[in-house]
Amino acid sequence: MKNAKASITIRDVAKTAGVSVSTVSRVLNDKDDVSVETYERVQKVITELGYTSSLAAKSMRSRKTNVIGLVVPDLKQTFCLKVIKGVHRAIEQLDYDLLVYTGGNSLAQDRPLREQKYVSLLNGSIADGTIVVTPTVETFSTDYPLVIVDPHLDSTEFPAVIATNRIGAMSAMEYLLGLGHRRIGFIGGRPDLQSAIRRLQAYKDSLAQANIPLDPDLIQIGDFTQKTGYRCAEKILALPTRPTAIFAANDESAIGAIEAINHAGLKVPEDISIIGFDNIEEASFVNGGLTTIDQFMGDMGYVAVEMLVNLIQNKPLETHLKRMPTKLIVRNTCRAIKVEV
Amino acid sequence: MKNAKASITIRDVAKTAGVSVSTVSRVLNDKDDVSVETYERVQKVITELGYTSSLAAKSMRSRKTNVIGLVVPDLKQTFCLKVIKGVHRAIEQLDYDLLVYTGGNSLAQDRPLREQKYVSLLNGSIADGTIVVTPTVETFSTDYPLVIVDPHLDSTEFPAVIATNRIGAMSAMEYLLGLGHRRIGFIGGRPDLQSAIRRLQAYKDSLAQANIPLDPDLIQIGDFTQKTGYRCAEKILALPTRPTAIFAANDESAIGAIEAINHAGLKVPEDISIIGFDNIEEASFVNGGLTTIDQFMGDMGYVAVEMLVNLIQNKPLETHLKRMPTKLIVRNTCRAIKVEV
DNA sequence: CTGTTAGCGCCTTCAC
DNA sequence: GTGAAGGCGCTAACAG
Repeated sequence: MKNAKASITIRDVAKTAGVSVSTVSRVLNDKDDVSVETYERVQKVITELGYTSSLAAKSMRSRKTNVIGLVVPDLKQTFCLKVIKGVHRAIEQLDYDLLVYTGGNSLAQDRPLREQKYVSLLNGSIADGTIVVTPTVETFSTDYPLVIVDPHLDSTEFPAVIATNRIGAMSAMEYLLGLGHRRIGFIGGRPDLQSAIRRLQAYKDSLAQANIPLDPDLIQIGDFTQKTGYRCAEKILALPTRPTAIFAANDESAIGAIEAINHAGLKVPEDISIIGFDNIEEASFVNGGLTTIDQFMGDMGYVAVEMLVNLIQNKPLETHLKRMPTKLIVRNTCRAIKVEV
Repeated sequence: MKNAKASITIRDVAKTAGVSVSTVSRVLNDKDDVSVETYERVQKVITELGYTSSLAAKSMRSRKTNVIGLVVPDLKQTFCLKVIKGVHRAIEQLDYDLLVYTGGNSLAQDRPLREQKYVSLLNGSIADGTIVVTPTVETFSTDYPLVIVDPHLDSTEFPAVIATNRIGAMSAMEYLLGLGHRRIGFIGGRPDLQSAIRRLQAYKDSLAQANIPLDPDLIQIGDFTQKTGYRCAEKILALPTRPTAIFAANDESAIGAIEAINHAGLKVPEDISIIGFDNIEEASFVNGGLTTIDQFMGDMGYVAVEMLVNLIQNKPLETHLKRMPTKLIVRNTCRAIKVEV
């Protein structure tokens, strides 16, 4: 633009070191054939000038940046944050760098476009590979490594990491059923994600297994946020015969539901039991501890990186779809009810 | 590497559309002088081929990427998260894109290096400007716009956003003093940050104003984390005469302190009053609600973006150092004590 | 309106 | 061991 002094380039380094550009490039990339003497002189100039090579230029030339891209829908959702942390942990250990793109309002109309845009922006250009978390689109057009965490319902094209949603949800229902609950509400999440669908299906199947007829009114679908959790719970509470328990497909919905229940003058777990899914941090605070299913979100991020790095290095993948374990965490939002015959 | 088909470039588009590369570039950048006919033909080819321009190449050539960089130390600290959210909100409205770099273990030895590395990596190369949150270094070598949120103690070179830490901390102390507390402990934060230093100074000054002699043993310095909050509180509790209140320089330390207090068999606020700083989300849950000072972290991020964009657009800055308001939030972790004469 | 010509900053042959 | 030349994908003059 107008920045006269601009940033200093490889050429400035070359000039002040009295060598050619290519020599500087060599020391930059730790090539073998540079005399120790020259090497040190150049290094000295580099630090003196505070030179850093331009990521843009480098990645353009050498198809290898050592950075991994991460596209997340939102920074508000704890799920994403936890995944990011896991990704981060892996990145550090594997000595890659991480660039996160977060695509604005997760509910925005143009979200699919932005997702695609950012994948193409990062992938192959500035990043060697990209991880996408809970995408709204089924597929991406990219020729570079891509791994999806909690994939879209119809997504099979790319390797993905997903929790054992079905098993986890079954164990939640089992727990509730074991406590004597028979009329159980369900608050679902984004119906475009495999995770949400599988949890819902598990809810239905558990009921069927227990010979409890399905009441469609008991199923309310939100979008995994606290707000819709609240709304869904309101609807469920307004039913002629209230359920004795609610299974929320994630903790944020569960927290919203608890709010709604309290707001209605009821108490958890005295009047209604609540179980969530995710085991986010807040879960241990809310209402004396939210009973939930841990899905080890951090590990999902970690594993996603492992897979991606394998892809980048052209190594074979163990599995195309990696399933992560889940575990019931019993706290204080569920209680047994006496079963009436 | 080996990707034979590689990604498709502007030249592929040009070739299949039967025009020159520059024409494609023109439609890409919505230049005026392209015939509607050509424009549409090229657009068609672009979508057909699924072409996306390489960020790397573009940014290299045109010193303008429309992306803003954000360098945060950590994703574990709520402070950072809140700032990010604010940044995000601003970014959306201003129609920029956001690339976040998060520098691994915030306690790592090489953190200063990584900070600098990422600033140079992003700034001027792939980002038009960068925001750095709670840096460990005083300065950065960059010729492009940079704004700091909660700057390092000695940092004055770059524009910055900071809370009215002194005023906020004074009001916390005022509140405690007003409740009759005379022996007040202090848990400090990272001594390299202006925010931490100012809160500590306010603690000392308040005491002086109230004619209460300073007891150095009552001051313990941590690093703004829950863990050190716990440790610092332990030390304070082990004192011969225990304080009746503790002012923790941020909420995470305060939460750690509460844990330590509970662990020691004492209760908050019955035995000891606690006040924090930040008003993070968890604050409203912990111990029935943590009394704290809100520093509107989200707004700090928002304002930082505004400043940065002004810088990018070469507009004058209102102030070099923007001070954000703070506000006392009274909840349930402080109580009045009877003053003995 | 559109093609041609120069590079941006860097890396990579290929000579010397 | 080191320099010169060429080109990555793209944009910005300059011609026509």
